[in-house]
Amino acid sequence: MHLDTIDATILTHLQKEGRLTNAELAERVGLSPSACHRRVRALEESGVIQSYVALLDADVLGYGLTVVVSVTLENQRRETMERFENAVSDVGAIMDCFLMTGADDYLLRLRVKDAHDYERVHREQLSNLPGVTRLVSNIAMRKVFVRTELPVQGR
Amino acid sequence: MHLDTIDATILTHLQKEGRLTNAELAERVGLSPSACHRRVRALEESGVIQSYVALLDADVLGYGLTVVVSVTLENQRRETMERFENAVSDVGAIMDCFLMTGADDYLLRLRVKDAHDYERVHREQLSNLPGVTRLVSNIAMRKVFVRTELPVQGR
DNA sequence: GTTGAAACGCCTTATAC
DNA sequence: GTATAAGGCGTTTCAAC
Repeated sequence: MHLDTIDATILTHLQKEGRLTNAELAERVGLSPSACHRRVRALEESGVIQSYVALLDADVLGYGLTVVVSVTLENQRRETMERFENAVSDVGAIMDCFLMTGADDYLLRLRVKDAHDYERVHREQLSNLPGVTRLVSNIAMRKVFVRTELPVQGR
Repeated sequence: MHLDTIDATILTHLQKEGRLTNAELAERVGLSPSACHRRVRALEESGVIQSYVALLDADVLGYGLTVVVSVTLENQRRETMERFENAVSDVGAIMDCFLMTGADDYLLRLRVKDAHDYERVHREQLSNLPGVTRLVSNIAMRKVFVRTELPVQGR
């Protein structure tokens, strides 16, 4: 993937303001609207720009609690892992899931309303996940920050 | 925060397609364009909709490796924590940072290019963070999934 | 307080240079 | 990369429920 400085500037702006008009974006990066539009479309088609989304405030919506869960499976057979991975994506509270190196098999990050809500999710959904031997929950006391932008550098 | 079913539907759509035109959105939720527009603006002003952003593909950009780092501070004095938190937000590779309950003090999630890049970030940035006694790095072998949408329910 | 309709101005998009 | 033209959209204001 070859990005020049102008591409990087475009991405930096769109990562902060995804609804920038092409005219405004063109002015900020010092390009004509049509030239800017062509670059943006190329970035979209190459997959660098995956999608445009609205970010909601989890705290305002009442999903103020983050829980990180370490998962140990009963074994590391491919079938066990596949069954687990298929089931895990159906739990809406899980924001992300990684297959880890080290002591634990998977690491989940969940968004829930409060401790009581987490107890419910744990009981109704997590404890039913197939192939799981052990779940270790770590509750976040406070979100220091969460970033969605990636650092982009062009040349 | 009172959301009815239509608000929830609007949010669900905008979380997937943040650049939907108001006309298109209105049609999908079964409202007139002006009514829909008013609701969206209210959701923006109440802070439920935080921002609109472009999501970039970390893998395409070469940031394919996720590392989760557990941090232990030398003590839990407020001053120590504040100095750490201020410094941690300057490290661009850190995607999020939580103050945790349990054995570890902070949990960081990083995006880097590869193991070599992580070694550099660790040496140049993480090991210089103030007040840190211990850093335990856990490398993700594979991203199973990452979600940005929150579950929204109206009534 | 909420909805539907119309007019204006601006943006997006495509074509040509 | 720039310039131009056509179609579409958001915005605003109005009246009606």
